[in-house]
Amino acid sequence: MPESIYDHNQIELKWEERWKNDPDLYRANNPTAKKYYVVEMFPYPSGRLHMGHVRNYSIGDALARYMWMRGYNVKHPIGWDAFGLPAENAAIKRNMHPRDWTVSNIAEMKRQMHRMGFAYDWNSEVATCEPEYYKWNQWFFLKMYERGLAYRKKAMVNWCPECATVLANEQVVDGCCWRHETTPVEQRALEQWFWKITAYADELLRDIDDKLQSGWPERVLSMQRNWIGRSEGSEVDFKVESTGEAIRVFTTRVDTIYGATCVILAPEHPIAQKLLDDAGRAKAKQLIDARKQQGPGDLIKDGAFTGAYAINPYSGEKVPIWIGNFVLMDYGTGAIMAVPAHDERDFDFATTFGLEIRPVIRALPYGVNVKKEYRASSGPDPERLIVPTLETPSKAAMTDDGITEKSGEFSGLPSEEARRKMNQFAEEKGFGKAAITFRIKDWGISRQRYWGTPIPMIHCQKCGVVPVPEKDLPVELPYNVKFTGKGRSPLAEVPEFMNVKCPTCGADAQRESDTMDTFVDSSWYFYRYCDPKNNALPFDSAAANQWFPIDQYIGGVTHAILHLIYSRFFTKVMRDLGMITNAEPAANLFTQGMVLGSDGSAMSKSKGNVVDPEDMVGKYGADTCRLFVLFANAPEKDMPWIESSVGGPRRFLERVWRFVTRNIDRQPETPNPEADRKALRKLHQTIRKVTEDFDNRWHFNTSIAALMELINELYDHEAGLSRAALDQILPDLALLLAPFTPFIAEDLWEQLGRTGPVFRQPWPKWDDALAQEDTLEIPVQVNGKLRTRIAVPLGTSQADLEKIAQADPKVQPFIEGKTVAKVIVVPDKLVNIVVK
RNA sequence: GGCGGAGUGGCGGAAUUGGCAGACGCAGCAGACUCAAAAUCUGCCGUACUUCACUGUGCGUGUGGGUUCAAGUCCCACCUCCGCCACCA
Repeated sequence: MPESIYDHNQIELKWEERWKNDPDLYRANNPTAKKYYVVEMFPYPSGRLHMGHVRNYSIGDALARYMWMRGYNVKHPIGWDAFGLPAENAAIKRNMHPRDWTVSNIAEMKRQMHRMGFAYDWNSEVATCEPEYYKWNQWFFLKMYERGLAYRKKAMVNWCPECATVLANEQVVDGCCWRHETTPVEQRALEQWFWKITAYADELLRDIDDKLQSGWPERVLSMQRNWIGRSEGSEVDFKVESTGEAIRVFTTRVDTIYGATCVILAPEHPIAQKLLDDAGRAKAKQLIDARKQQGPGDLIKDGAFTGAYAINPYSGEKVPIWIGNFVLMDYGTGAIMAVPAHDERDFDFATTFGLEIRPVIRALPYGVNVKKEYRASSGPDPERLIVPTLETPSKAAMTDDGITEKSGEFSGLPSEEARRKMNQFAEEKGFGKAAITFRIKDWGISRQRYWGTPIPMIHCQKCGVVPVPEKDLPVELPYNVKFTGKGRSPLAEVPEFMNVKCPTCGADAQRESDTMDTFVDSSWYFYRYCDPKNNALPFDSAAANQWFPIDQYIGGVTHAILHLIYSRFFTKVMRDLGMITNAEPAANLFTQGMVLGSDGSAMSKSKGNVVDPEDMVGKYGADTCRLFVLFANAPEKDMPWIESSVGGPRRFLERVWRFVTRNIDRQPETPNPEADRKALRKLHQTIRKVTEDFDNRWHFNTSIAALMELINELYDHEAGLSRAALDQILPDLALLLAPFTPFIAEDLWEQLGRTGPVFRQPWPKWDDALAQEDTLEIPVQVNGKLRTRIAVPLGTSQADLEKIAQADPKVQPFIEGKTVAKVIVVPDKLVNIVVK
């Protein structure tokens, strides 16, 4: 009888067809043991799955299926964030309306998700481009506006001359447009809407350490800390000598203020503009323009003396006021004090312009019994040892903390203590205080594009900016829009949309023509999953509180400082609106690694190194494809794409298929208890291994390796297996494969005469007694070097192990004529004989 | 420059709590089957030396030190790569 062939196409298409007709297949229904899994899904701009998506979803899918089998009620929904600039650009390119393009895009994505056998709850599906969804973006906008968290101001925005359009900050890569990598982005001033994420900066930072620490990867937390960029320091007023006007500077090193030899203002600084003469203002303009063109990396220090002086409030000393191109107007106060002896940048500036370099901090040598951060050097290397000194630095600034000197009444203090005392002093005298500065800026959400949520605001000649009344939501996007791709908001060209009556006075007025950043949509989509059809509210609070926070969020690290900060911000706003009780969206975050192309960089269309999952599925099958992306390495690591390795997982599935199908009805002629015992032992060891991997660390590559070992062992003992053993092994094999390869697992399950979706079956249990090896190979070392292995029964006593090991003929030559000083015995693990 | 992560065979990687380094797979080599090939099955597969003996010894997890009976794993210093931030005061 010929062996049955593993024909993936036949199997997978059969099950795809059956699953497609069951919208409730993956619906959660047990309200007690619940888990909420969300796999981040951003399918634009290509409208097709790529290998990154496949890997991402294979991970989430394996976890959800395992949790189902463990009896949990898993909510595992899906959303479509097909909005935004990429959708609009793709649609323009295809000469389609974005909305039509997106509808076909989503349909295609769904088809591919089905084809890959991914499980999700269709009943919770959300598409952010639908008015039913984006209505609530507008609702949130109004709530933000009411609470003073939304405001409008003129600001500099990024402009790509090639695209002729505005770009979001996140779409600027190394100063260039993300779509035109050699075209530098220009700055233009435009009226923009902002959301006040800075109001939550402190809490966003605090909760990183409080609430997220254990459940989020350190990599992401560190990026968010960087991004928020909290700086503790001081604000100090230097008064302009001639006018008495205060120049407020921000510094983290107020302990060095007696070494300040000038004050430097950003060229844009209003006080600088007042102090400068015409020539000086021209110079300032030149500095500003030069900075716009040059990348910040290669900026050469430049500046000019204003001709005015300011008074150091601590020392009473008179110092010159300069402008400098390296001082930024939009960080801190736009003004600094320069301490060339103790700051690299100030040192450069001072050497360029011949300013005084005056040391006021004595460095501490390594080895002094002070906190590490006070030391001048952290290593024992004598070359690097900095001798305590107050010499004027000639090559570089001494930027470490130390002991203050020549600092009036604050001399002789460790830097930290000096900062504390000096802050206190400034506050008492009223010329300064301790201050905290954040790097994070308010979130500019205006986009001059068509394909986004219209901002629900109306501009009235008489009343100014007026919000659209809540009852008039949603403000829908008009359909009859002409696309020029020229960067003016297309909405502004549609009179039916733009012309409206003022809700306050009834006069003719104009709608806001900007739309919202699409990161608004993705900031809260996972809340809508709980209640996707709600017409009265974004979602029902009770439903959200039942599921939130998300037990497990799975996504790429690329969104660490964008989506993952925005959604944390949104969660806090919603909590303050009384909509939810959780302060953080997700208790646990898992960031899967990227799939890397042959050149080692991330797979992307522009690099031409993409692999189409459709091709892979056609050639090897969806199961093989999924197994391959999970088997390559641990899922949090980047996966190098080496297609020649696909054969391994494919061969493995063929071996599984052959083993199960040819043993379904086989009546063994020569059953052998020894074969049964060995096979069952391996089975139970494998169940244990796979279960522990799922429970503890999600290293699916080692789980799959264990399954491969199992099938290898089963082949070795196949002839001797009894019917009873086979009846235990075959179904368990199907169950163990179910999280990774749902099609083949489901089909084998059916062939074994069982019914019901395989992922609804209980996960197999292992028996420690059956998994236990009866003899152990214990390594014997002499002085830590492996000399032999001895076979002993499990649980052999320490004394016996010691005796057997020393008597071993392979060990003898190494201990002969020497004194055995000590014998280390780790029962059931190892023996180490120490000789002299 | 600051912060975070990583460095193990020809390749992807394993070693979960300090306890046999290289599981599992790819590629490669040899053999069986075959007219032949594919597929399948079996064996070998870090490195140097050694042996008639599939025997044995040494070396080996980026580098240099250290702790320990024992280190890929812990400590100190350094090198390299990746990511994020960056004239952020």
